[in-house]
Amino acid sequence: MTQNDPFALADFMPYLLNQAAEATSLGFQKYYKANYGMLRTEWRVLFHLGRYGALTATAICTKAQIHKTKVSRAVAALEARRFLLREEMQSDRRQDLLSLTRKGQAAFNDLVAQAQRYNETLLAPFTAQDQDTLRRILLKLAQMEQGDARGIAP
Amino acid sequence: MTQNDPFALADFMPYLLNQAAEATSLGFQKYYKANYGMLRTEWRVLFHLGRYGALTATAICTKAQIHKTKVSRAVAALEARRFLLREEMQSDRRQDLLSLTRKGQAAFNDLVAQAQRYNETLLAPFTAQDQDTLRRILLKLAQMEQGDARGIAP
DNA sequence: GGATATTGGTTGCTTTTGTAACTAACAACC
DNA sequence: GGTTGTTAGTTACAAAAGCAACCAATATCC
Repeated sequence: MTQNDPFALADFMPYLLNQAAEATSLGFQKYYKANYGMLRTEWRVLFHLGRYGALTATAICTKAQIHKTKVSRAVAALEARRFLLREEMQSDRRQDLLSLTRKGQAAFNDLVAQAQRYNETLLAPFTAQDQDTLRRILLKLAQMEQGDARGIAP
Repeated sequence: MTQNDPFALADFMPYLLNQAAEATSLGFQKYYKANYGMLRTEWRVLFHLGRYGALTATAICTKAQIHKTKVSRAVAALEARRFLLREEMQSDRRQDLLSLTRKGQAAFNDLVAQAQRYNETLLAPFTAQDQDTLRRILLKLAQMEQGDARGIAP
């Protein structure tokens, strides 16, 4: 922000980041919503299972930084629609091991391919160096000390 | 993303942007929530009135890129708590001209000062050049063609 | 000037999220 | 081996967002 300009929302990072996040999320969101009836959390859970193999709900919470109630609901929804399978662990019967069904795998493959394509079009207007700068800064901002939110915000 | 790496969510801009947006929003959100009991939309509406003077609801929608139902509710909430005043326009009785009360002005002043301070601490870790790059890219991403969302998404 | 369309804004209903309390299984301690 | 504390995950309830229908004032068209 320039020194004597009045403060504009476009100078305020939380606002700018939100606007950019919303604008860029829309295109892809439409895709998984229209084609698989998924919500964002469901897509993320599916993604983690596809990318990292079978996981427990808690493992997804940690990896994906999503609160357990959101994961719980996303898992229930994905299970109901046969995208994933739940298997009680014999070592600890509180935990369920979650893994994708064939249908889930297929959805994952398609969605990841789509996500990659979409990502490329998003980044295409910028130089490789700009892209690196962007990624580096965003990662740092994302990992910021989260105030007094212990753990992950719901 | 490097050529042969499997696709990770950290490479996916919508995800990264959302994470950064959420992380950076938290700190400030706690402030206006704790001190003024405001929601994000309310803070944004207040901001626009403080920054640009009296406006109609539609003007706020346009400037702030917020859907009219959200603005309508935010205005009602801010009015109920005497942060703003509503005055029917004689030129077009459908429209109300909204302006901050003294209390609203005071809140605006405090919140803007706070926002500026907060913003500075967020950006402090990065060089001026990085900050410029970031702002430039975010603005461009935020103004992206919004798919088939005509107007502003609710 | 009366029918029709448009615009500004609100309201009702549904879906999604936030928050807290809760259950069940396991762990630790005595 | 029973009490106490944790942990995994679910559920119930409240707050908020999304969406569509709606009302009232104005503009348009004949």
